[in-house]
Amino acid sequence: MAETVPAAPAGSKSEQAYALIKARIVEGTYSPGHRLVLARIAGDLGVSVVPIREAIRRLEAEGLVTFERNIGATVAGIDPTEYLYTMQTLSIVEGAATALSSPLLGAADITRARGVNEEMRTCLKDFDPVRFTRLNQEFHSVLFERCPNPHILDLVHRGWNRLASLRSSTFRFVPGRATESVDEHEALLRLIESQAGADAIEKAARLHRSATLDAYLAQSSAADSS
Amino acid sequence: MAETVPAAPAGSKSEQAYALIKARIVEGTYSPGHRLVLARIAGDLGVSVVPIREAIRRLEAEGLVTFERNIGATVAGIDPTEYLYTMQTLSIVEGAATALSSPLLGAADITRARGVNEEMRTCLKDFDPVRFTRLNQEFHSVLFERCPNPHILDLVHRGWNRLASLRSSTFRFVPGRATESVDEHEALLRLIESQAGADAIEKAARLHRSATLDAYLAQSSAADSS
DNA sequence: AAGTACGAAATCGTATACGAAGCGTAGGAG
DNA sequence: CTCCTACGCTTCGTATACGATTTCGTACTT
Repeated sequence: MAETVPAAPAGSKSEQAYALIKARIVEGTYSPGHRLVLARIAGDLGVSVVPIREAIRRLEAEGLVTFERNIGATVAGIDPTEYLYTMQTLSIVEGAATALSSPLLGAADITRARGVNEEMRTCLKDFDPVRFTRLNQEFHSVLFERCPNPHILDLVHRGWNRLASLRSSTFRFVPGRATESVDEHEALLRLIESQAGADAIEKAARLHRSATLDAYLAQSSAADSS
Repeated sequence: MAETVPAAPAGSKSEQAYALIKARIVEGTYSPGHRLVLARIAGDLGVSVVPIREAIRRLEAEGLVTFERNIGATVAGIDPTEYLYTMQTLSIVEGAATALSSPLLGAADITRARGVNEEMRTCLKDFDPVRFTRLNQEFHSVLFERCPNPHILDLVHRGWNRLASLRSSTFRFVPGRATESVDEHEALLRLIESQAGADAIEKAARLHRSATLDAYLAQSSAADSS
């Protein structure tokens, strides 16, 4: 036998704690604003607070949690301003990642992306924001995941993670954007298939995301003044 | 009196440790590959290892140190591949930051940047790579520091920090690039003064950095084949 | 002479313990 | 009735202690 304990997920407890807390944030178990009490989490995991503290520090540096001295950690909420900044940043790094990734995409990748996009299209009737958002992430993942620069890829992942806590929010908030989004996806695929220049692909990918942001902002300000 | 202890630099010891280690890495006291022994640092600071561990975790998440389980932390070196990735990432985020910042730059900022650039020009004779690199950072800081998106700004800072450990290396390695660099700076300033579009400024800023990277790569491969 | 196995030293990983700082509540004074 | 103060509870911050893991040196075997 390899292990005394059947399930030893990761090496160190600090590592496990990191993975667990991050997962819970991304998946929504810990929603924004949720207070992360060290002793509580330590108890849940059956470990002491020390590894938990280290995990929290890492998450803090990644921007997933905020931490105040002598106060504690809370899941980083995303107020509208934060959302704006995060989306803008993501538009830039994801645009770059997609452009760098595009020459490395094979026919199979394009087919897969197109399949996902078709699924999104069928999803438009009896609209399910959560499912739509999941598919949306999958679609874009196919396009940028082959980016050869690991730093940029990491930044893209972090951006998506930050938005993950919002889950579905954007498309729930601006459902009208979903249709346009699907169309833009197809256009983006054609651009990549035609071996368009990196500049063109980057710009298209960036604008695609900016457009979602703009739709959100328009909706938001309309709601304000209503 | 406000404080019992005259000098209480920062709030928590973990914070102090973070600041100190980061400073030592950036300033070069801890050079790449340097092993960061927890007990040693703890002794230096007169604290226990726990706050040190937290500081290291944060630095790890920022990419300034690498950490291996049961082995320890070392200052993240930058091998040529890492350098390439970091510069490419920086070209993208700094380009974006500069473009976003440019509309907010006042005449005073432009004047200051131009002054720094002139200093760089005089620095070309009896070339001092360290000083030149410092001025180079100052020049670019003026241009991107007003970027209203704190996330992007943070990414730019992190990129510069990662490169800081190399200190001077690039321009020492490719001194010929320094002259071009100064000229491109002036061109960039004119572009900003003329209220050029964000696209043009972003592209110029990005290419400016890419060109440095390319010069490095050319030099590097030439050295290999010699 | 080279390779391997054993053991000691160094270092990391985590638990426990205790002190310090915030936060809420209850009680009294104005 | 309201505001201020004092107490106690919760939670964080750090030190210390001990077990676990790796590394390196040395001696022994082939």
